[in-house]
Amino acid sequence: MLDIKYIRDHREELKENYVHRRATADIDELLALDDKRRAMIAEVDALRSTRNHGSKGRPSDTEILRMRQIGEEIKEKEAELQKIEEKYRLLLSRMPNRIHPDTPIGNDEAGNVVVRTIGNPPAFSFPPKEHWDLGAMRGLIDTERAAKVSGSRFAYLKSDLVRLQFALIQHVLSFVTNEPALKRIIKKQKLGVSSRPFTPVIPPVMIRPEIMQKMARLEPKEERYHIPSDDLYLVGSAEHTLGPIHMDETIEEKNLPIRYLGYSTAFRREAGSYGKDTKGILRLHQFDKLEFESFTTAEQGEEEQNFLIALQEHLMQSLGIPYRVVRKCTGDMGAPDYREFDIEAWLPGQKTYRETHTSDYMTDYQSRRLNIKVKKENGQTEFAHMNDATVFAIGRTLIAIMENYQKHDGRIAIPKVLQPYLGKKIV
RNA sequence: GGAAGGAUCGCAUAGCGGUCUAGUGCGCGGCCCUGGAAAGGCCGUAUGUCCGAAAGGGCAUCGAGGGUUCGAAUCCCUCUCCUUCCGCCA
Repeated sequence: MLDIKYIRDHREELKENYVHRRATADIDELLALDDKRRAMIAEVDALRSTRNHGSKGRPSDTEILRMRQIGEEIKEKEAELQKIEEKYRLLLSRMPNRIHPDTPIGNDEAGNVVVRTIGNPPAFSFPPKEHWDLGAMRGLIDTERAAKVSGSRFAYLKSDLVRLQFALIQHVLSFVTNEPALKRIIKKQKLGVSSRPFTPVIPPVMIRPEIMQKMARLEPKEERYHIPSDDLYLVGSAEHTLGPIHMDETIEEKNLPIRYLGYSTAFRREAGSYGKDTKGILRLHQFDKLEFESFTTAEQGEEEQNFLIALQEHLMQSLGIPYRVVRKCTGDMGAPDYREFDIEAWLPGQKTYRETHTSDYMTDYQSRRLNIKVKKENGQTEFAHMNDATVFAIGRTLIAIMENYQKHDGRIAIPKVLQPYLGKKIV
């Protein structure tokens, strides 16, 4: 949610933003409603003030009669105000975040800009296979049986692929909790951020609708799994329950940044992608994911995102997977995002880059609704700035490893950093 | 799943329809006292919102939402969370 004062003061700038974002939000309507709302608040408050004074002590019978009338009037005005308030809140909550000035302008995916490409696609002396062929050949992925049991877009991951998943998790855990290693990255990239390590968290995978709403992640609802008997949603990412972890709290500035590494299963209905990526495990209803979530001051928010991206890239490089970093354009960004980058990994089987990571800097857009505040050293309070970024979408990372490290016979070499966890060089 | 109790200002507590503009203690900040400190004394110590250039003022908030009343922390209803006991259970 945006600050209404910001909207009042930046009306034209936001209008332009929303055109670029292809958002339908109507700022004029919102501000007209805001004027009406404020006038009504003044009226109601004045009436309440009269009643508060009139009802002091033991009023006379005539006073009581008069106060009763004022009470009626208050009730009417309150009802009217409530209607305005509801519409106002709905419109306000639909206003997308403002956009970082450097954001490329574009209508859709085609407007995204490749910032850098790292690593060279490996050369093969044979036609590289797609992961589903490799997975079937080596008994690592079974989507056929999963379809019988659970339907399409589910999979059994098996044997060494499972061990590879856990190796990957161990690799990440030991890295992001290792302060000297983080320090080296910060130094190398010349970043102005704290080296405080991440706290690993296994968060709940079910969430209340109102919290999901506050995270601005409930929509599109068709994308979410809902459990009607308990009115809970299954999370689509650890972000959904990590973001609200400090809801209604005020954090001392000296305790920032707060950094979490979340590990959870993510659930997605994939309602809008019928027929897309139906083979293999690229697009499943259920997959496991490691996720960064961090809370900072306003001043530190953008640099924190740079840090998270540096970590994403470091981890990709540690696996030796070729990738490119993409700056999302205005028309392709999520509504809560101020600045968004994706990482796309090279998949030799598909001979293309596919999205494996995203990094969202949301400024105070989420924290305003979640009511997460920072008490600054100078005593002032402000809303925390929040960053969220993929560490590894594990399924897609497994795909990238399988396809990039495949041998002519379908065996798969193991990236060096993972070998100690697996106890093997090839599977 | 059943039964009972609870949720008040950072923490602990008081509060049983008007004197609550929520008291007290602790904590925190300032000042006095002191050579300095402790103790003691005095003062201050929430958030949101609206009006205002500011000073300041209005309104709201005692877990959340609704209701009764001229008037609600206090009475009624619903919900959430916590505690204890019983049952079930990885």
